[in-house]
Amino acid sequence: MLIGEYTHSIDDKNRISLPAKFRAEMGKKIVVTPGLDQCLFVFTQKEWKKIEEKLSQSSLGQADNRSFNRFMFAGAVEADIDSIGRILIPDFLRDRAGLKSKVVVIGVSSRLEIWNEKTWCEYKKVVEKQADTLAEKLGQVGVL
Amino acid sequence: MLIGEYTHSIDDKNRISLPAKFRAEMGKKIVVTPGLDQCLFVFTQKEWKKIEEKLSQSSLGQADNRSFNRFMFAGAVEADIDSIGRILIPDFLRDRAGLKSKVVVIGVSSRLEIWNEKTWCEYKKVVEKQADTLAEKLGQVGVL
DNA sequence: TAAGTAAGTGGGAATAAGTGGGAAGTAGAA
DNA sequence: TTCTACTTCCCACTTATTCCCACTTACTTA
Repeated sequence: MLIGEYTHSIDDKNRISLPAKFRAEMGKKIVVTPGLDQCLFVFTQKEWKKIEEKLSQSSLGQADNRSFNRFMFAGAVEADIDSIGRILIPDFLRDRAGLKSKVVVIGVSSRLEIWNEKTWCEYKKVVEKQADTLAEKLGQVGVL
Repeated sequence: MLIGEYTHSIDDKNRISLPAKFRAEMGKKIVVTPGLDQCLFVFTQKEWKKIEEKLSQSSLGQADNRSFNRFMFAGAVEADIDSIGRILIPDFLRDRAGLKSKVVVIGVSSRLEIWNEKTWCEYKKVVEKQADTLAEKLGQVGVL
């Protein structure tokens, strides 16, 4: 289970250190795709296969399915993790998520997400302000 | 059943002693997440697994599910309890709950909560003033 | 009340993680 | 074929984290 939030840097060569806590679970090869809400998704090979299956099952008839499939498949990149735990982000994905200098890597259950630090902070602020919604959802999950 | 209120300190290295009374019940590993009202929740691994399951059932499609999952998963951290009963709070969680020097650890049934001492005192004052309302609610629940 | 024990706090040393830079190898173009 | 540009791999430095030990305070028991 991938959880937690880590601030790292992306260097001149587009390298990002995967937080040490995530490395064991991610394995040696991963798949990076454009994500929803201005971030990148990072999947293990295993998880990606599941998604691939689901996507290919969705009917081609509907235009929005087609475009979503193109969005996920065309943007997906397989990346190696180097000997000291870094991954290389291609230019087009870096630009898509607007990554600059400081990035945040978060664990979200079965996937990682990579955010520009500023974008993440703003996103988080908005979510945290919705205390009513949060309380309601926490109730649904059985916490309160 | 976790009950009681203990004032401890958070040191320069973000360590908090878990009150001795709670240690047996919490086990060796715990999960800390952001809570409501400027506090942190602390769950046993068992409790967290329940939450995890419910969270991972929701689909990626809806934006509010995504944001709630990000809030919970990215905000959560698995922490070990060290050899003398302390836990380590990551910076981003310490800041979220505004923890400074003196913190209060309280038992709330199946979870713990960690508060900044001042915030807790003020919260308590407000709640105590609403004692009448509380009494009414307790009556509804069948306590009084 | 005094002594022994358990709990809480603080600090230091060893280890690991993150970042940056350089060298070697590869591919492409002139 | 040779030079250049780019990529990949490797090494080294710095910073952060973790583990361990010691001191003090509070509590318990004789």
